[in-house]
Amino acid sequence: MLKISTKGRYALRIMLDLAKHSEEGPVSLRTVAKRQQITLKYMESIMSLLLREELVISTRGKSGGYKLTRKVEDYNVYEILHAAEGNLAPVQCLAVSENDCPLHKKCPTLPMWTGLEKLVREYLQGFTLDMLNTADLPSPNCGH
Amino acid sequence: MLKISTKGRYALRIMLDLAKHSEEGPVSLRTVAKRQQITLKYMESIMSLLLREELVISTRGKSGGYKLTRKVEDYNVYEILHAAEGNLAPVQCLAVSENDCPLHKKCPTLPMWTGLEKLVREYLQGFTLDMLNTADLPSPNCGH
DNA sequence: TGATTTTCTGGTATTTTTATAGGAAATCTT
DNA sequence: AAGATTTCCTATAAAAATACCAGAAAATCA
Repeated sequence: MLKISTKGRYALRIMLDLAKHSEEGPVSLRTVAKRQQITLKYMESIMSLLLREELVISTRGKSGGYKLTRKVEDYNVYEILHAAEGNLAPVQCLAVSENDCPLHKKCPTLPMWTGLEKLVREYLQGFTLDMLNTADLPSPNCGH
Repeated sequence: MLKISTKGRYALRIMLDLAKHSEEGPVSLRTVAKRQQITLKYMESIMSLLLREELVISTRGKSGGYKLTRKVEDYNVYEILHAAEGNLAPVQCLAVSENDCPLHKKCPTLPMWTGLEKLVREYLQGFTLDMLNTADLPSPNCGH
């Protein structure tokens, strides 16, 4: 139903938290979990997705944790949600790499969906992490 | 994941089919089901949603069926999807009638979600049934 | 009266989402 | 070297959403 799942919303909150606290060394998930009220185990599974896309870098062991790989102004919301949730296309046949729908050339709604995907993508790409963090949320926040 | 469910896509296809064929009297679901390759029973449950919002009108009995209540140019895609899928807000706290999130005034992402909802809504409101039908799809179509 | 079609109730199967559990591997600190 | 901490990996379970089916009642027309 055009919903963002918790996985995506949590990923965004985690990234915002890291952006706030990762200047002086890696941040452990345990401290993020406390601030954000997300269970440690669920966060771990989300981190693997962010790690795979190289949005964060990790160091194991004591006093280890996660750090951002770029400057906060170089992340946009779209790529974070995309990393966490996979493809954001509103209908399936936009998501597949090769358009295997045999009737896509005559499909009356395809241009509409294509336009919607573009609209959403470009809108979310317009928000960077530091833009959001200037709003200065109290942690933990409401779940967005 | 920002997906439109089959319920919404089917509702749109059904409305497009009705728009095409309902000039000369009511259209039975059986004929729509044949053309659109959707099971009769699933369509019935979708029709009850469209009926509740008075997007269509029904007549029972022999040679009964469904008809549009308005002219084709007076339907937009948003209201059809909304009727079929319920609220299209990307995050839950936009969907509730009264904003019960205690921190919504300090939530750093809320304005972004509000803007996204508005963007999507206005985009989909810009498409009317007759705009889509001029593309003249072969029925059944690909599933969009 | 009989045929057809919507409508209603309720149920089931499948998939996706969300979350948890346990332990292995790596790294730091002492 | 030992212990503590933290990421990482695999598996599983609970919950919710989605998709679909069955059967019968009600309405309508011929």
